[in-house]
Amino acid sequence: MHMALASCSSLAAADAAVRFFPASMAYHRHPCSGGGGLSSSTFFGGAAAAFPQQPAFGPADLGLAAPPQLRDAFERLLSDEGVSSVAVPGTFGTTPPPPRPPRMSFVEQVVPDASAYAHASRGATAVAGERSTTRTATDDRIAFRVRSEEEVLDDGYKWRKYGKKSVKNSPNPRNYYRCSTEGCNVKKRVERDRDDPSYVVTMYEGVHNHVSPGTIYYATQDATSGRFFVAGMHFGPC
DNA sequence: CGAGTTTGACCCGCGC
DNA sequence: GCGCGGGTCAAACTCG
Repeated sequence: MHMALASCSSLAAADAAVRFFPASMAYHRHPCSGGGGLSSSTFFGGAAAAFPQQPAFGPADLGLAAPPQLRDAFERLLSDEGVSSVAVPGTFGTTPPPPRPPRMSFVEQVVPDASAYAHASRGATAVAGERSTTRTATDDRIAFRVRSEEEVLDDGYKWRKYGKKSVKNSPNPRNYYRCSTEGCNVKKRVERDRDDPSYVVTMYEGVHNHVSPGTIYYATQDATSGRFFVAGMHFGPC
């Protein structure tokens, strides 16, 4: 049983594997926008903690139930050997992926608890930014640091900037983005690291209620558990 | 002309 | 209660 969840044409499975993450968890640039870079293994734990509500497709599913080909793609992507021209045999066909720009970044820290984010931040408002919700400070929130020349990392989702603010004790402004998909309330805050401007500190808040606009996910249901897991993905043109 | 960005003003929570 | 600081709003602006 396969379900196509969104439409787009094919691309590298490696890209697919990376861009699989829901709330923008992949940190190499899509070929259409240039750049590259990836995460560490702790990344998965952080992602799982940050997206507990992911119903059928999530990092946990990928790590535990994804087919070997997909896991292999992740292994390659996560290794320090870089990600250029990753060819993943099997499920995803034989078309070689397009040349990938130089590896750009890696995640140094994944912080499910946003309170660890933004060392300059002070007080609950600074961290949570909650005015009208009753969520706890750690719900659906994840922060991490990525070395990147680009401030905004392409994660497959479409973001709309709604604010920019200079932060106390930091020479770098903080930018505020909202997922531009209608009905999706996911937000992210992006700022350069105060101590090392070559790093970008990103904090995601919320869970996307839709899949990445440029991705097809093929889901397979496990007969025993009834859970869905990712069996394959494709990407379309930008 | 529509979509996205910029930016100053405003709102709200927290600490003193 | 007041001031500070972060987060959001919304009008003006830019760009394709």
